[in-house]
Amino acid sequence: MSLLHISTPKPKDVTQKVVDALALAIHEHRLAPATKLGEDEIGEIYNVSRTVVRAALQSLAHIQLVEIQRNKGAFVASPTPREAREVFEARALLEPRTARSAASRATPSDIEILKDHIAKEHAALDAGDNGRALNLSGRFHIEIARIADQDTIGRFIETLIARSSLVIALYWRRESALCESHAHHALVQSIADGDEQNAEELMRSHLVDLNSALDLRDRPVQTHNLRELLQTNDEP
Amino acid sequence: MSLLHISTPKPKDVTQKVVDALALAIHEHRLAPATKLGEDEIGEIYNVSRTVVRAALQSLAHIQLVEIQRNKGAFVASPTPREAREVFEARALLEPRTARSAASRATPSDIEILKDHIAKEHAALDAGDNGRALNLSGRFHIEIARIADQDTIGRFIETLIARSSLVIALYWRRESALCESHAHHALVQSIADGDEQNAEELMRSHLVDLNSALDLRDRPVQTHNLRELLQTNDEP
DNA sequence: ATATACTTTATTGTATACAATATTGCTGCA
DNA sequence: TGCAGCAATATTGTATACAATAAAGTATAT
Repeated sequence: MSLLHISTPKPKDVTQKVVDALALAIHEHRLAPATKLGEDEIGEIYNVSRTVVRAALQSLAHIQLVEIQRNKGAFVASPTPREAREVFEARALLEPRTARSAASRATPSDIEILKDHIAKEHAALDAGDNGRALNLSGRFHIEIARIADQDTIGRFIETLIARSSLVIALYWRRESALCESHAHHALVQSIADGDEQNAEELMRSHLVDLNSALDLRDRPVQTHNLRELLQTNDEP
Repeated sequence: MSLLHISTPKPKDVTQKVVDALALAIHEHRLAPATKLGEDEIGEIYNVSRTVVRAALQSLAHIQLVEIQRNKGAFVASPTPREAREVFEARALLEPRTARSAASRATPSDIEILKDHIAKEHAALDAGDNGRALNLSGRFHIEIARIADQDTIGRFIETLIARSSLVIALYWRRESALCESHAHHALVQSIADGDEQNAEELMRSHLVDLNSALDLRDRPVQTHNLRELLQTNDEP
């Protein structure tokens, strides 16, 4: 038996591919909140059966990127203002600590990766590809969690950042256009310096900034939700 | 059309029933870590098709109560000492804040519910039903998150408590037999008093106590994992 | 003309059938 | 006896078929 197999040609996990594709589309705001995700439709797009589409949708539902209504189907999630607030509250609770931990553990190669992220984010912004920039910005935060080497909390942060993308799609305030590459740069610097206190504080204020760029006042609900909202929603 | 239908006889969600049944069995330590969960087997037990069993298992995999290995099947999760430590670190990060919030919001009926939980827990302990007692103890914590009215963080806590059950199954130190109803009682008191500071502090120390009752030294891995551990696990 | 009941269509929920992979047992040979 | 390779079996991954439910459309009666 050869122990020296260099690469596996096909580790194919079809479901995961569909999950990734859909998640990316949502993150990049190509799929708007409340968009219906029909099983047959998606199956045709990716040439897979409904079985795997359903598995993918359930996966996305678990991280609350989509909402599944029984006998109705799956829709891109549409966080309420309350949910939006909760998402950022949770981030404010988890991420500063994570940034601190990252500052205490980051290796030079980690710093490279972070700087690389920022560079790509800049490039995307310059190219006018806001969707990609937003996605990269989120992945920057996930990368910090990875560096912090806390898998459990890292997973939570991943889901929060995923949902943040939806929150931004719904509640981002036009006026506050300027993005966050500035804050990210300073954050990387403090992590590179191993300045735990500063990293934690910068992350905290960064999240406050992000939060204050949202307008969480109520807004009209999406079309297909109207029906549910207009009839009493008691579940006996 | 009658608007006065009193009750829906069958809102049946079969998958969720299987999820709940399996989760309960794991929580109550009837299913030990690393137990193989064959799809046909479970399907026969609950008289459902593999389709719904698979959905249920994937659901449980998402909250890391089971681990799914491709082409191998699903197994009750078996947290490593590292994962165990992370679970309690995350709880220490989230739950004190949640207890504080609960103290600021709890209504008299909330307090009743908490006291009820403690009573049931006591009863289960007296009856020698440790599994049920453990489950109730976990639900006590979940109840506090519910009172805190933070759904997002509450979900995180739910998954952490679920995994805690596995951690306890694997790493609980026999010597430290005395359980936690004492701590829970004091906690309820501070929440009832609206003493936020005290609630937060009691929760913190309660979690420290729990953590110190674990023995997180390495232990031999379960049989069916041996194969994976003895061969290099690189995934190209 | 509108509303209501019924019919038709589309979509999801579940079960089953088939394909791919892993595991197990056997046979033969050293 | 012990190991290698092949055959048989079992289990999971995926696709399809059927059932149940919801949505949409149509006709009829008031």
